[in-house]
Parts: sequence; C-alpha cells; structure tokens
Amino acid sequence: MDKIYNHKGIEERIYSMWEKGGYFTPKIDPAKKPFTILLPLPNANDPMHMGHALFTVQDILIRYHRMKGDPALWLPGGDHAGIETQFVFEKYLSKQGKSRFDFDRETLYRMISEFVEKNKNINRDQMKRLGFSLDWTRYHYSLEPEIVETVLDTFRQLYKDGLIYRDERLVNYCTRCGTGFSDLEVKDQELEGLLYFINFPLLKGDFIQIATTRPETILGDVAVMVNPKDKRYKHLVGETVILPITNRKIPIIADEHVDMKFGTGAVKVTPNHDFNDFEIAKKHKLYYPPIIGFEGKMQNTKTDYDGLKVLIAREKILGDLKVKNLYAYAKKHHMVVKICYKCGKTLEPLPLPQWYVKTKPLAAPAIKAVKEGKTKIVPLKRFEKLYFDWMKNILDWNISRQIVWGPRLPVWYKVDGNEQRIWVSFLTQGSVKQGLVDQHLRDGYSFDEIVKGLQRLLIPIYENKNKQPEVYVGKKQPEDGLWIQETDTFDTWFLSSQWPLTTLGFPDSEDFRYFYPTSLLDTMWDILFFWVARMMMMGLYRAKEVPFKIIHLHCRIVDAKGQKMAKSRGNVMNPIDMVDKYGADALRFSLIFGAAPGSDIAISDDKIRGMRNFSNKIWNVGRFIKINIDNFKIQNIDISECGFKAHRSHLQPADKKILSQLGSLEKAVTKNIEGYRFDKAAERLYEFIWHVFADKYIEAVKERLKNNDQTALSVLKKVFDACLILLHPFMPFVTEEIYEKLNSDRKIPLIISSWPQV
RNA sequence: GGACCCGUAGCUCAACGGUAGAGCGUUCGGUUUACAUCCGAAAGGUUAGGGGUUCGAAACCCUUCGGGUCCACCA
Repeated sequence: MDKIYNHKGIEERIYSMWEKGGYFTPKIDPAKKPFTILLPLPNANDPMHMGHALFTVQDILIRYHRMKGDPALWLPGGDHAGIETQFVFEKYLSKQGKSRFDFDRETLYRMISEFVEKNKNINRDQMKRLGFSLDWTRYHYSLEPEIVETVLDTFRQLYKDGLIYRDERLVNYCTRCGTGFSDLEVKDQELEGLLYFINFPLLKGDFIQIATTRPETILGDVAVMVNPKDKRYKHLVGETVILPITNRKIPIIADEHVDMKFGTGAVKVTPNHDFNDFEIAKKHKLYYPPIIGFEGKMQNTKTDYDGLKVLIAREKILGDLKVKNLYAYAKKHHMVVKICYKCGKTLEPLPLPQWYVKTKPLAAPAIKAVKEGKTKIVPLKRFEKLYFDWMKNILDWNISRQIVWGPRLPVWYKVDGNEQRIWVSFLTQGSVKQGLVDQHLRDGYSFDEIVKGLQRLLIPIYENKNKQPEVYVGKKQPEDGLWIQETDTFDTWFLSSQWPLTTLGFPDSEDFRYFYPTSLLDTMWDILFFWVARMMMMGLYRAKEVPFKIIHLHCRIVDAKGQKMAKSRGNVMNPIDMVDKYGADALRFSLIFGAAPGSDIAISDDKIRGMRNFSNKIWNVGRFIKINIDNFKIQNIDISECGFKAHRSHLQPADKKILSQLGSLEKAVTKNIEGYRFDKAAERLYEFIWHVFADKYIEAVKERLKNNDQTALSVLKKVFDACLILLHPFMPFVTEEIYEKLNSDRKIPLIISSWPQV
C-alpha cells in the first residue's frame, strides 16, 4: 500500500467493479419493501455543476438502504430540456451564421436531436465520476417514444376531463427566443428607467397630462383612465382625447384601479401590451389591434412606425412629441421589468392563443396529500408553508411553447373551410412565406408543401364559436379532409411533471407496480413549484397516488464567502475539477460535512482539501492495520472473523471503551441518516475515526501490537471494518478500496456488506 | 404591499431551555517508521443592540438595527 492515498485510477477501477457486479440494479423481491429515488433529471446535454454534486445526499441514502438489504433503486435519466436546449443550439447555429428560421420544423428538430445525442454521455460519465450508484440499466431519456406517448396520453385525458383549454391572453413573450413563457419562468430585473410625462390634447381644447414608461405604446391606446374619486379629473370623465401622433379619438374613462398618487393620476390604457390594461380594456369593451408583433417590431399603426423595433420607435415618438410640443418632461423612475430567464431580454406582453391546464382541480388533491402527511416535506416546515401558499394561489398553467424542441401538442385544426382563419409561416425553396392558408394556396403552393415547410401557425380565438376552426385532440390526424397540427410544443415541465410515472413504465409495468410511489425526492427548493408541485399534481391525477413519500429539499451551494456561484461572478467551481484534484470522496464529504439543513452550503478549495486529508487519514489507518496483520508474529489466527470472538475475555479497558464508543457511533450514524441529518452523521464519523480511534486508541495500542497482542489487533480490525461500513455511503471509493485490501479473502464487496443492526 | 429566513471564534456553520463546539485559517512545539495530506498545545466569543419570561436564555416573547429570500404590484 502506498503511503498516501492516490484516488486516481482507484476510483475508476472500483466504479467499474461495482457496475460489472450489477450492484446498482436492485432485485425485485415482493417480500421486501423497496427504497426508491428518482434522480432529478439533469439536462441531457449539460455538463455537471456543483448543484448536481449535491445529489450525493441521494447516493448516501441509496447506499445505506442497499447495505440494509432493501432493494434500492436510484433511477437516472436525462431531460431534453426544451427551451434550454434549443437556446444552446441556436447559439451554436448563430456561430455558423444561421438561425432557426433557416429550417423547417422537422429539420431543426432532427439537428437538435443529433446535437443532444452527441452530448448526452458527458453528464452520465460525470455522474459516475462522483461515485453515484445509479441503476444505469434503467436510464431513460425524456423523449423516448414510450415516455412521450404517456405524456401525450395525459394531455388527451386532461382534455377529455375538461382540464385543458385554449385561450388568447397576454403572455410574457421573448421576441429573441420566439416563445411565450409561464408566469414561473419570468425573472424580474430592477433598473433605473424614466417616467415620461406627456400632454394628451382634449377634443374640447386644453389637455390632460399622463405619465408612462412606454411612450411607444401610445400608438395602441384605447383610453385615458382616471380614478373616479379624483377631484382633479372628475369633470373630464367622458371627454374625448385626441391621441398624439395618430390623432385617433379615445375616451377618458374612470376606474378604481388607478392610483391617484402615481404620476399625474391619469393613465393611458394599452390593451394588448400591459397586463392590467388588458383586463381594463376587456371590462370597458375597448379594442385595438396589437401594435407590437412577435418579432418585437411595431405593427398595425398605419404609420411609418410600422416595422420599427420597440426601442427605436420609443426614441422616435419622443422626438415627434417634442416637435408637437406635447412632451412635458421625464423623471428618473426606479422600475422592474420582466426579463427572459434564459436569454435576459426584456419580455413583451403580447396577446397569443395558448393552451392552458386548469390547475385548481389538480392542486386540491396535491394540497390534501401533504396535509394528510402522505407526502412529507423535510427538513423545514417553512417549505411546507411555501408549498401550500403557492398551491392555493395557483394560476392556470400555460403549457404552450413556440419552439420546436419538444413533442407537439396532439391537436389538429380543420383546414377545410377555415383557410382564411389559419395563418401559417412555412419555408419553401429557402424562403419563408407568411400569411393565411388561403393566400398561400392562391399563390400556387400546395397544402402538402405548406405542411412540409411549416414553421408556425396562428389561429385566433373567435368569440363567435361558429368561426372557430374545429379542433381535434387525439392519437393521430383525422382522415377526413385537410387538417393541420398545432405547432406549439409542450412546456418541458409538462413532461418532467410526469417523470415518476413515465420513467417507471406507467400505466402498467413490473417496475411501476413495485417502485411507485417512490420513497423520496431530493432536490433544491428553487424548483419546488416548477417541478415538485407539478409532479404531485400529475402523479395524483394519473396514478391516484402521490409520486413520493418524502420531499427532501436541500439548499444552495455558495462559495467560501457565502456568495451564490455564478458565471458572472467568476466563482463557479467545476465538480469534476475537484474530483480530479482531491478525489470524489473528498468532494462528496465536503458537501455534506457542516451543511446544516436550511442553510446554504459553503464550499471552497480549502474545505475539499481538508476532506481529502480525511480520506488519506482513513487510508493510513488501513495501511497501519494491514502492516500489522502482515507482520504479525503469531500465525494461523483468523483476523477477519473469529479473531475478535476468540479473545473477548482478554479485552482490556481501552478495548472495551472503544467498542462501546463504536456502538454509540453506529447508533448515532444510523439515527442521523434516518433523520436526514447527514451533516451530523458525517461529523460523528470524522470525529470518531480521526480523533478517537486513530489519535487515541491506535496510539494506546501500539505497544501491545509490538508484543503480539492478538486481542488488540482483533479489536483494531473489528472497529475499523465497522467504520468502513458506516463511512461507505459517504466516501464509497476509499472505503471500498481499503476494505478489499484488508479482506482479500472475502467475496462480498463493501457496497453490499451489511449495515450494523442497532 | 404580503410572507419567510439569518446575524454565535478571522471565515463557514453547530449547539434549539441546563458548563458555548467543529471544520478551515492563525500562533507555538514536535521527523518516537500508518499518515507532515501528520501529531501535541495555544490564542480567539458580554452568542448584532435593547427589553421581557425563567432558578437558568445563544435558544422562548417583544423591539431596534443589519443581511438575505420568496410571492404580488410597479402606468
């Protein structure tokens, strides 16, 4: 044995020994209760980050249960990660001077698919480097046909149950990414902006001054609004305003919604580009077409503003207002804009027909399940409160995304008779054609050509149901006449919300019957709403049973200064670099050690190095025992099994003491793992092995070993073996390696050795 | 605007009603062959401030200050 533990080479050899031995694959045994964890599926084409390394918690639980003899399944998978992946791919495309508009849907989809295939294994290999005992034979990818089929089936089921509907509402839309988002996916950005004060002329003469942060939307206004209690404006309600620039005449209306203290107390109303205004305009039945399009350019204004980008239009309009002497002044204004969580561009509220899931009926059972304790949230009660608050105030879920990377909604619209109601853009002979189907057909394109090159379709929602093209939701396109499939794809979370079902082979498979509901889900709290809450809803909806019994929320990893790791801060630490440098065991242990539940987990090079020193300490304790076994002058004693028993009567006080301390350690470690206090378990092990066993007991026993005291050697060996077992879930590599060296006669590797009975 | 969390050793955090601890860092002393990736020792805390409850408070309550998070709104 080397003087120093060198993890390189050893880790690889040990991992492949485990994998080849099939120890990660549990045997289904109806007589035993399984222990199951689903790996929160990482983005299949994303390399691992420190957050993923925290899945160590799951490995600890899995290894612990495996050693206890439970059929322990830790199920890995990869996510196609819709918008995330398409965004990465588009960046890659743009490096080659291309964009998504250069391809029809099918081609683009195929290209992204190949791109993901190429990168899929990176993440998998990295998980192995951490020593994760995942059952790779059960690996699933979120776009496997069987999985997608189940997901589509859920959609059809929801539709049948009246829990899916299509509606045209304002959606936060990213004009760069070309898609709308659900409310959850929107990020806020604070900035110092300007509040502009503008005079709107009144038809009867004089003017009313309004305040706005978005002067360009004047082009789409339908009213000026004041508070009915506002004495300053009471006499103006009902009057007519001549909208600057376009000279359109709009009314002054009164609504409680207006805050009299803000700005001038008079607000312009732009129905299609502001969430409140949208509601107000609906209430007052005021209509004007959207003046900003999906490319972020002005439209429908019938002025030379059409075609200008929003910010350019804003500058131009301010100039024009100044010329007309209607611009009063601007003042600094602290404001918050909504930005795309992916690319950071300011989102544009735009009216868009989208598919929604009615969430209230799904949330009710999910609330009940947690209330009744069918699913428990640990470690902190406060997350339970967060869960209830969100579930109770849940909004309907927009599941439409205008991207290609994901399964399309299994929805078809009838084309016959609706040629003038369906707008499509499609690619043909290298150029994009946009317009109504009717127009394309008259331009001489065949319907097949349109479908083949289809990029996107848009069908408004008509108040008059007779005008609405017939919708078909089913397994495949109806055979009578011409139909066109919805171009929207599913929100990624719609797929991942069903992961516990799909990955286990719902609706019917041996795995599903045996492993569902899973034992525990471990994840960070930031996706509690995105993912965990939705898995609860979908699991209960489809399987009538909760998807997991425990939700274990771990915390954020921060750097040594307590700062969040971010590329922009330059403090991102790559877990694989740390594994290379200090070993997987060291990294794993440093993520657990000192990581109290509910507080951030601070990690630094220094800390990992400290834990590497611990793995080396263990190595050297093993080395010391091995040297003594090899040099032992009394031959023919069986150290591995009987040595200890044979000499029980010869135990000295020091031996008895260490054995009793070991007993307490076994109890404490077991109790702390069961109570999800991995930090405490790790600290006890560290303290015992290093400062009790090594520093005290070994030092005390050295003289006896020189005198060939069998009892001393037996106790030494016994205590250390027990330590290796207890430590194995935390530091699997070094413990397995030493165990093998000390027990070369044994057939059973440490990974499946028995956990002590306590 | 609503809710929540955290202020304890230089740093990161424990202790959750009963003598304030650990890791890392710092200082001093050690090459007695398992380990210098080591061993031994030391320094370092009116537990953010104030008030209250209690025989006893870092812990429970009130309050001030400081740091952070989530949700809603933001014309």
